[in-house]
Amino acid sequence: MVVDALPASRRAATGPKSPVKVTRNAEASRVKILDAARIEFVSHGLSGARVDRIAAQSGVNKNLIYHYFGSKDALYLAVLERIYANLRSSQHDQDLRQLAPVEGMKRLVGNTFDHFVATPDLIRLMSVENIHYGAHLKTSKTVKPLYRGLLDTIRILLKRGQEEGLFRADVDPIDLYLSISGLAYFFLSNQHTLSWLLDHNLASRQRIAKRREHVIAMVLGYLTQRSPEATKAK
Amino acid sequence: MVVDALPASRRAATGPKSPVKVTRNAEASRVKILDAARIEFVSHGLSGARVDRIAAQSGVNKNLIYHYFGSKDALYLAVLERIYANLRSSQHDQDLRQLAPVEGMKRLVGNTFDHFVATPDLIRLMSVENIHYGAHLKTSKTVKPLYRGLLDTIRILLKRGQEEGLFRADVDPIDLYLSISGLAYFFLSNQHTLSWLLDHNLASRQRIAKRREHVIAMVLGYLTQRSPEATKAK
Amino acid sequence: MVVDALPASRRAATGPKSPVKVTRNAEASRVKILDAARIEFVSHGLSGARVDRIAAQSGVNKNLIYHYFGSKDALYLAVLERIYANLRSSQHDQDLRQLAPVEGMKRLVGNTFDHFVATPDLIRLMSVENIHYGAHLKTSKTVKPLYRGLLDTIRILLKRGQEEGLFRADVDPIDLYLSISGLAYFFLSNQHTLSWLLDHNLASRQRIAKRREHVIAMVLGYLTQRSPEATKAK
Amino acid sequence: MVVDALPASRRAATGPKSPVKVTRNAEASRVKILDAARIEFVSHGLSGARVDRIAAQSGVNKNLIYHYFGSKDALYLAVLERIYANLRSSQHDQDLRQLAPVEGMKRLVGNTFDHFVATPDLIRLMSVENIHYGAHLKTSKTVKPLYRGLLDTIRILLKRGQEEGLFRADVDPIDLYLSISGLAYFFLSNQHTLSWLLDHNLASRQRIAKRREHVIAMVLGYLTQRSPEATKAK
DNA sequence: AATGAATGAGGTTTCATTCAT
DNA sequence: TATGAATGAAACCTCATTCAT
Repeated sequence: MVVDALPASRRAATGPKSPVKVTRNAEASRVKILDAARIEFVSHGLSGARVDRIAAQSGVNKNLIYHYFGSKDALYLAVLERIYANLRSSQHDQDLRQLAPVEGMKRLVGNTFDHFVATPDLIRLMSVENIHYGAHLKTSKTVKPLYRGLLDTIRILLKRGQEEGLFRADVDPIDLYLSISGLAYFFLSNQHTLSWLLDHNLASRQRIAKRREHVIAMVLGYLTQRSPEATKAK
Repeated sequence: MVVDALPASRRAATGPKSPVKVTRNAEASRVKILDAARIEFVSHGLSGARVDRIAAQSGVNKNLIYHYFGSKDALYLAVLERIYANLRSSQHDQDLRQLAPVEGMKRLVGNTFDHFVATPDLIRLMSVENIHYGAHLKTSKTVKPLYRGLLDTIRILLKRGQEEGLFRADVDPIDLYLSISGLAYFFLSNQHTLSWLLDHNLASRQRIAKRREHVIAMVLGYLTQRSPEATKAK
Repeated sequence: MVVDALPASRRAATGPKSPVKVTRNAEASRVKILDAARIEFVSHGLSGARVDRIAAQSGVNKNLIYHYFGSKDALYLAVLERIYANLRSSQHDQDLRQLAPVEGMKRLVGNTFDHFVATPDLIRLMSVENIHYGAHLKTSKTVKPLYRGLLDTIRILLKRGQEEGLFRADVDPIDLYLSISGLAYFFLSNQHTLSWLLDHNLASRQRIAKRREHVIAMVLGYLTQRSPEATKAK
Repeated sequence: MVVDALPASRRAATGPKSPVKVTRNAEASRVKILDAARIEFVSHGLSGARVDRIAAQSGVNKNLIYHYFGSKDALYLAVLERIYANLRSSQHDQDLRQLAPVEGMKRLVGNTFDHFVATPDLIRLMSVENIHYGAHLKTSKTVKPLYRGLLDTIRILLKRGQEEGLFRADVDPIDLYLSISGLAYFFLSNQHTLSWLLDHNLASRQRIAKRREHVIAMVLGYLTQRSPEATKAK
């Protein structure tokens, strides 16, 4: 295997949220395992991840991982659910619904972009999961509900913008969501190959900031266009 | 491992297993191996791929794989180089340079989208390679040169469109390229998780066609916008 | 491979295979592995040794070998270090330093001879290691220090013998050491080919005893010679 | 595997000796194979030798090796027989029989030493063969007869020296032969480990010359000793 | 709750050898 | 005589997982 190029600065402290009657220590072990597992799955994918390394990194006995999570796959799913939960919880899109449409949409695009930038693990896990045809996510019961809200916010802003004559009329909210995400996602998820292929460092702070502007401009440019006929495909 | 969800439509080509026709033809064997390897790497990623399965699928002795390619990693790189070469050779962007800017750009976006749709393996391998930080691609000597031409085509069309007053002036060609690709890529690469999360089948023919329109509309909407000030971020 | 001619008297210790008593004792497992490995490396050399056979012979799981030793080469080195340590620890040369020079030297030669005879594995491993240009031994940190003492003993006895006018004056202690060892070593290390080539069984108890006398006689004959001029080469 | 330390200057030109009706080319191929095989077996031992490398080094097709020699083991035996034949043919011991006993014996010891030094491959193959318990040599029909002559020469010189009162009476010719060989052999066969263990380079020209003197002195010192009682073991 | 010891299945790779021409 | 293509068995090593305490 060729690579092992993950930034050394990992192992964050994710706050506990243990419910009632669990030994403090047990919950701490769970969290340590999850943190190490996230790093491992993010760095090496699902098949490339090693339970041994997760045990070593988290400082717990390997058996404890099986005690708590049952299997490598189940641990992976736990990591996946956790990171998706963070995604939604930090999107704060509810607050945007009352803003002016253009401003609200700019914020929405910017927030999405920023969250992707701030959480590279999320993008990598999304890639990993799609490499596996989404098979694990589909067994999750916690993730799906989270997606309602975001689309609703998009719909609300879109509708208001259209009513006020600011946005074009033929916009599909799902396509809009996919574009908002996709414009950021590809740039980030494929930065390693793209930087090399294009001879252009896409990872620098300035380059990322520039991309942010571009994405917002593209989404808003599209939405606020007056004469859509001109841009009809073919 | 939870799943093994590769489309059933793969195995066909090589024919049944028992009366394996020994080939005695080096080039043919190489190609059979490469074909089987592509399927395997695409279906399972690099770490998840099994040389045994590649040997079985291609109908050659396992050792022949090592004889021709040296290692699993080197075989993976060969597959990667091959699919990138196909990408560029089918982009036909040279032909677009002489079209009218709007028309040429529409075609460019459409072609890119179509090639991604027609070659799902390409997108998956790109994801796989980025999961590995692009480490293998960076060792390739054949892939990088392919990328010159495409960007040049974008630059040419962009410049002409700007000179004719059709396109906005502040467009970075690299950002434009990333957007053209990203709008298609995310929709396709993440279709498995997205279809499920959004309760919306993104894999159907019609849905894909609709996405194609949207992507073209978005890129052209952005390019042809008259008053960019209105869409400046924040 | 033509032959597999290892003395049948090896297998005994570990007992029968079927009802393998799982050990649950790390140190005991290590030792069982080392014992089996020694037999294997001694019988087949480094390249010819098989990890599978070592696992079977020692009654442990193959993986445990890698868990404890890391690789076949590292296991080989561990075996090598162990047998060299035994060599020195059993040479008891410190005790000889206070004997009369002739008597001490006779004992030293005899002891060396006896240890070689008692530990045929040592000679075979020395040969194996030299076939590999001593590459493994040179990575050892434990073996080299063992060699100090023996040479010192030789130097001490030699000096006393020379001062007392018993030994000739022109003796290089390193050459003397090499001769003491070489006279026994060749006879033992090459006994298989020599017995056959000379039509003369060199492996019998009596023959070995006779050789022992000869070696002592040769070393002492050389040391105690009065007129070395007569024997100057050419 | 750790090492690959063979001197680069190999591939000697061994003169052809083809009998009658064989294509020149065929015999040349045989010789090229044997030369490459010798280097390979000498460098890596029997188990460590690779047929592929022999084919590559000799520049012939791998299959030809099997065509001519049948198997790796048979090829090894051919190499072994060839080098043993060289040993005896170059010993020229017949000429020594008529010399004065002391002088003849000095020459015999020196010749043996020189031949070992000049043919390191011989020593290594002897070691290799003994690692394998001499199993291959024992199947040879050509080697054994070669050994008659040398022992006869030793017997003749020894007897004459004893009759003239120059040599001690209790010398076993086989032990004498073993000592003459062993004093040189160990020094050379184990030079890699010994040089390192003793912190003393045994491979230099001067060191080898010094050893040669020592070996002659030791053999002659032993043979010419007047009062063997003093050196009786124990 | 937690651990050190151990395992079995299977992974990639190697290698002597044979096939077909 | 000579070769390029291909093979099967087995080599070393890895890895998720379980045992026994």
